[in-house]
Amino acid sequence: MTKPTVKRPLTLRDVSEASGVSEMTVSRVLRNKGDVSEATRRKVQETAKRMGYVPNKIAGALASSHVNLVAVIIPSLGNMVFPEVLSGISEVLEDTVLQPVVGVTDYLPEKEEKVLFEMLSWRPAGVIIAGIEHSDASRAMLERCGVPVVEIMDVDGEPIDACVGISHRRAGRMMAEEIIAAGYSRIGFVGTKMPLDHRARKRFEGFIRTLGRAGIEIADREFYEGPSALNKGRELTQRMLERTPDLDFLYYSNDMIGAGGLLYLMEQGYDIPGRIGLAGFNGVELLDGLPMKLATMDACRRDVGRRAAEIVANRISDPDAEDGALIELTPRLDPGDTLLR
Amino acid sequence: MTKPTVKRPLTLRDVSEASGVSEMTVSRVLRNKGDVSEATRRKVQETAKRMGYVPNKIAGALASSHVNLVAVIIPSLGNMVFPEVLSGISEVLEDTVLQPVVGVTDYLPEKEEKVLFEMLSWRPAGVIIAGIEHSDASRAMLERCGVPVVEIMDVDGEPIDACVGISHRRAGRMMAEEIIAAGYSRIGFVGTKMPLDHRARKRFEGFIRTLGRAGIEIADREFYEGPSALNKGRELTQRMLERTPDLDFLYYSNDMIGAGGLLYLMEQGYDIPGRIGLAGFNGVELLDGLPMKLATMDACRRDVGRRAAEIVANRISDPDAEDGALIELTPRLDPGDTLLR
DNA sequence: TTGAAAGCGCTAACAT
DNA sequence: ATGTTAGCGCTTTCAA
Repeated sequence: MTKPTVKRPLTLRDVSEASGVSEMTVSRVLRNKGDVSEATRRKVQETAKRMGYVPNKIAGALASSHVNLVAVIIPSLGNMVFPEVLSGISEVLEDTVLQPVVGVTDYLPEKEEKVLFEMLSWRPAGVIIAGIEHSDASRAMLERCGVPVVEIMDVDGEPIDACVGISHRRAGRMMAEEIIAAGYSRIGFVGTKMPLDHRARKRFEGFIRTLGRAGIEIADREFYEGPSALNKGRELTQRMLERTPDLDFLYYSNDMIGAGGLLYLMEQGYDIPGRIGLAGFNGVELLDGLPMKLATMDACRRDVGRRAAEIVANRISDPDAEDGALIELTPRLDPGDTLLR
Repeated sequence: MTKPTVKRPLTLRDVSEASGVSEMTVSRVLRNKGDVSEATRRKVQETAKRMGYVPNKIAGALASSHVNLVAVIIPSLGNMVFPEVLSGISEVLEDTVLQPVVGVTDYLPEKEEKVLFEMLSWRPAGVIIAGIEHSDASRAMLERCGVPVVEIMDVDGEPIDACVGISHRRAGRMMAEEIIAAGYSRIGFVGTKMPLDHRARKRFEGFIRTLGRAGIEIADREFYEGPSALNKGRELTQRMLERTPDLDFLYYSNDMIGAGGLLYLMEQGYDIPGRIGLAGFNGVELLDGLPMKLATMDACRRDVGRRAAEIVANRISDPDAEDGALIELTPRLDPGDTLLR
């Protein structure tokens, strides 16, 4: 082996010496900045490539105080919805110099605080963060971080800066209206434990409030913790119907448990949507292909990601545009096959 | 509003001046390094907190040439399997000072190269990368980056450094053996287009080779691109059975399309696993709860993540341990309800 | 226990 | 078109 053991990573100086060009010019070539003669450019590029030089962005960022990273903070990756938001963000950022860096909070405010602190300490050029409720410390960090902040996926509250999402209260209300209009009246709810998930809570609130206005009270409810798997939907549905057999509608806080419930009820021979109607939330496309299409509501996830990334990108390229955008998207209700029309 | 507009982020010097303690001592307090009197420590901590100081890790990293980041490079986040690997990694790293930073390649070698280059330019303390096949440029970067590299999820090949995963060839073989032992003989395969996904390809290779040794040739096959949704599984299954009606087994390259096929075949009234057997791959727990449990094989995803993170963490804390670990985990075959025994 | 000086590897701002 | 100088905000090292 002639390959020299690389103890120390290569520096610009190494490339400079190897190519006989000043550090500054090497730097210019590697960043396509400033005027460099074609000959020099080629020589430097060839040398850098041959040596396997990887620039040190830490030094670059410190010197220029420019970082091309956008901090993206979300509660979870196991949920299917967040990866979709991320795709939206990536799609847009791919046409820019910016790069997303993801942090995960597990729905825990303390972890959000920690993750935020860590990410901000790398001085990102912007922040996209899920949700609009944050601890005081988190809010304070976001307010003073000095870069664009976009809160996403929820607009019910006081945004710090820009905000893109849907109103989950409204989503709950819309679903309730549809269910009432369809003539259901003994309605049950299955969802995640609320304190952890503000958006699910708001949907629930909008939902029961609208039912209440129509003189209907939730007939039963069931909350769970942990992952939203098909089995969980089955179990909870079974438990609820054993306890409250006359339910004629079940509203699930997401499509996965809704799908579990659907499969269970079909097996039990329930007439859907006649004897009992069902609805979920999120519009998860991967689940298209169930025996019946579950009624659901699209949370505009990819769109939310795209719009948020656009705001960040625009603000970064034009810092004067302190617009403080608030974009409320409108969820689309899809009655599928499990909600009478 | 008395809140001063923060144009410039706070520096150590600001905290130093505000607290009347030298920069150096402030630095010591904030990193819990070196001896600082209790009084000074408290004063500094209080000041820093009150001012909302967020340390600049860019400067810190440049000065110390220590970065607590571990680059984690995976093909996709939409696949369910990779988030699980990430959980395994996070679990382990949470007990250390290290933090994972995720990059996504979309199964494209060119993008892997780009992502790897970007990440290495931040000088991470370690790299965890999915797969064992990389472009020459990527291999070169990994070889000379000077930090621990763990390739994960596949052991069939030549690892650069450490490696944790299963043998997908063996997984394909095991499934074939099980299917043959169960007496199936007209076997079809449904999977992603191979050039993109080496692990699926290897499972396929191990599968057909083992069938071949038993004198069985694949009766039909169907390849697809794009996301693995239930609907895709339905379509491909239907197409294949219309073309080759006498198939008595279908091997799917993942559980999601397998589930779609299962639902379709149940609807069509097929006797499963008598008339036709089915198997998927991955052991996706979220799908437990289907009308029948799909036969599958667990890829030890969480475990792979944990082991990889452990290797990286150990190597970083003890750089002498140049062990070059190669850990082959054994996938567990779960016959579920869709494979005769 | 604390502080002062030097420099991490790069780039902005000026030369030339 | 190319080179020189002076930092970026921290930490290391050494001195007090």
